[in-house]
This record gives sequence, structure tokens and C-alpha cells, in this order.
Amino acid sequence: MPASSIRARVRAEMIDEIKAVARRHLATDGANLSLRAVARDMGMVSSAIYRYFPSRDELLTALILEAYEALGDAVEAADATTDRHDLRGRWHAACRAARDWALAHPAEYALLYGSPVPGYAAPDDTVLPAQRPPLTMVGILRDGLADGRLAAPADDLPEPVRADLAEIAAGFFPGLPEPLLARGMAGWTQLFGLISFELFGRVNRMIPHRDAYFDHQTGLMADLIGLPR
Amino acid sequence: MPASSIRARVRAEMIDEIKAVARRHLATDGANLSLRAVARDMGMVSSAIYRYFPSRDELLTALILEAYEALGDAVEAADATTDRHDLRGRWHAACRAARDWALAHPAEYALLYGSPVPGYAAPDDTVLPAQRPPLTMVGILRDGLADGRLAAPADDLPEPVRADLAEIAAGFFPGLPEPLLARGMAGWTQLFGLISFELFGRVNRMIPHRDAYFDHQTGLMADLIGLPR
DNA sequence: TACGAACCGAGAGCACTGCTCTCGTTTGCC
DNA sequence: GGCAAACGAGAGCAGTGCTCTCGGTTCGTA
Repeated sequence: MPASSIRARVRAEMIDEIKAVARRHLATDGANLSLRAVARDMGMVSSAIYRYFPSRDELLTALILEAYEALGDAVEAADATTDRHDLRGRWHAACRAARDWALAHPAEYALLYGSPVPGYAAPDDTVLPAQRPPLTMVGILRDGLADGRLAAPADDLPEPVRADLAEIAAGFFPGLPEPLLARGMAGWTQLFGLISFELFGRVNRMIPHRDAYFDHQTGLMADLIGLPR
Repeated sequence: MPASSIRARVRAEMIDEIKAVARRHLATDGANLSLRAVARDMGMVSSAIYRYFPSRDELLTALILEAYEALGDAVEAADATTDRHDLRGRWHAACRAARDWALAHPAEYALLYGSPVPGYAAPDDTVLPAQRPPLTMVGILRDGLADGRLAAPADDLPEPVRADLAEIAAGFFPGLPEPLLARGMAGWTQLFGLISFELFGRVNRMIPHRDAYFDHQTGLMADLIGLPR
């Protein structure tokens, strides 16, 4: 039985519609979202929006959260639908999924990974969703290690780095060797750089064949990690 | 003989002062630069700024250009003051210089490498200065190849990728093997990702020892490239 | 079932933004 | 010396995020 039903339901619908309209504006007009424009699109007055979101930043936060979840879903789904033992295939699938999502939602990607808005501080809610893509990628390494298809590299890390990585491993991948984690994070870092360069238009004029270039670059990181061909 | 002297000099000084004040605002208030605030700081009325810059975007462009040059200077200087034959030392020096500059000028770095401003399109003037850091880094590889301290990897690239890279090589590093260029670009891409992650605060809470982590991560890319220890 | 409280949308208003236009004044070249 | 270009100030326009007030609706509860 719906506790506070009708009102609560239309309220939830309103919130969804505001987010949808805002997302549309984000896609067309770019990052600087105008609350007033969203309100206009909904046939409302700007102050009415404040019944649902206490500020423009809160609206942005809601969009960011959903975007993180969407990106995480895409990456995890791509990984999950690839042969568990095909480590390299999973790596490429995850990378491509992230890129595809970013190319399909450039403004939202910029919201997630672009320059942070000055006054804006990402709330803690966003921390976990933001970790899903890198966790997926490192998960591939863990699986490879588990079934013997992947060997941990013998890098000797400086002690502070090893300790930091050990802390991370303890939280997410108990037992994962630090050198392997380090290489996996390098792969994730490079993936982010690849997508950002492409999306923010810094290499486009130099590299026409972006799909093939992307695959080759992520393949290089797969080599660095040691994923078998 | 100063063609149009006093007035022109005063004008140039005004332009410099506006840029200086704007840069200060950028550093304190973040990316959304307010023309009016700059004008206020200079004891002027906002419309007076328009005598020197046709729009806020033009002011930003001027700042971006100078920032690119500053970053390029820093990276090139770091490389130039390292033993020519110490390839790995040069690589690390260039990477650290880029990171140090970014940490010292976070707002300007965000201007260069953050999400692009919606309406704003980077003018062609910025293309060459923007290429200085990656060119410096690939230059290290070229030097290493020239004096035999570095061997070109035997990656076989997909033909379109090889062709794109060959085009780039032809323009900047004639004769540089495409597989080596590809790995160098992977290094540059990862460097950008590393700095962005650190600056935009995505890994900070997980990795306290950032300096050591940074060096290790850039060292991994040096390994991938084949720079001798 | 009636009432009070919570919720909601509209509207006015504040301080701010980029930018334009006009109006005197100053400046410097022919 | 005169004239045009350059200059700074001011008013004003359209837009922004956000606050506050005012009526009207809705809902939980007594």
C-alpha cells in the first residue's frame, strides 16, 4: 500500500521529467545547464524547480550519479557478455564500452571526467559508482590470475606505493599482487586519457581512423599488463 | 623609431595587466572567469575591457595560448637540462615537469585539458603550442633510436593505424617507426590521464603517496616503450 | 468528515553575468 | 592646429541562480 501515494508518485515523476529535460539540454547546449531553460521547457516558472531540487548543483549531482551508473552498467555488461576466459577480449570489450558510452553521451562524460566545476564538490554518493569501470577492468586481471592465464609481473615497487596499492587491493581485490594492480590502473588511466583526447578533440585531426587507433592503444596496455593474445 | 609609440605601449601594458588580473582570478575563483570582476579589480568599468578584448572568449584564448607556452617551456626545459643519453631520466623529467606545472597552475591546466567550453572552439593558434609536450616526449624516443639506446618494437599495426601514424611521423619525426610512435603516444596519453586524475581529485583519497605513485606509473610507460633502466 | 499542515506553482525581486551603445574626453598622427 | 582614432564611463538589455511571498491544492489525522 503506497504510504503517501498520489502526491509522492507525481513528485517522483516530476523529478524524473526534470532530469530528463535537463539531460536533453545537457546534450544539446553543453555543460552549462540553465535551470530557467529547463523550467521553460517544462512550462514552469524557474522557482518551481526548487520544489524538487534545492539547487542547480543538486540537479547536476543527480545527473552525474545516473551517468556514473549508466557508464558502469555499460562497462560491466560488456565484460559480462564476453567469454570469461578470453581475458584480452574482455579487456577490449570493457574499453570499447566505455568509449562507446562516452561518444554517445559526450556532455555527460564531460560532467563526470571533465574539469570540476569550481564551487562544486562531488558528494560521497558518487565515489562508489565512479569506481565501477576501473573495478571491472581490474576484475579481469584478478580472474586471469585465478585461473592461471595471467602472471603477476615482478616489478619491485617503492614501499610507499606498494603500501598504498596494498590498501586498495585489500578493499576490493584481496590477494591481488600490487604490481599487477599498478599495471591495471595504468591501463585505466590511459583509457581515460584516450577517451578524453578523442572527445575533447585534441587528436582528431591527426588520426582519422579512431576506432582502430583506440583498439591498438588499449591493446598496448593489455600487452603491458600481460594479457595473453 | 616607435611607429605608434606611447599609446601602443600603454595599450600593450593594459592588455598584459588584464591578462595578469584574469590569471589571478582564474587561480582563485576557478574556471568561470568574470569579465566584470576583472574590470572591477582594475578600477575600470566592464565595458572598458572590450576596448582590449572583443569578448570574454578572446581573453580566455589569450590565457590559453600563454598557458600552452608555459607548459611547453616547462617540459622542454626539463628535458633539455637532463643528460641527453639518459633516456629514462629525460622521460621522467618531462613527465614530472608537466605534472609540476599542472599542480602549480590547476585552473590553467583545466583550461587546457578540461572539458571544452560549449560554445568555444580552440583557434588554430593553439594547435602548435599544444603539441609541444608530446613532441618533446616523442623526441626522447627519436634520440634514443638515433644513438642505438632504444630499439623500435616489432608490433604489427593495422594498416590504417600505421598509415595515420606514418603521416604524423612524416610531419614531425621523419623516419620514426610507427610502432614506437604509437607507444610514445600511449605514454603521453597516460601522462595526461595521470595528471587529470590527480588534479581533478579522483584517486587522491586512495593514494596518499602521489609523487612516488606518479613516478612508478610513468615508469611503467617507460617500460612499455622500452627505455633502458 | 473536517481541519491543519505540508506541498506546490506563480510571480516579483535581488545580485550577478556578457555584451552593446552612446557620450564626452583624451591622445596622437598628418 | 585640426581631425580621427582610441578611450573610459554609464545606461541598458537579456540572461542567470536563487529567495521570498502569496494563494491554491492535497493529504494525514483527529
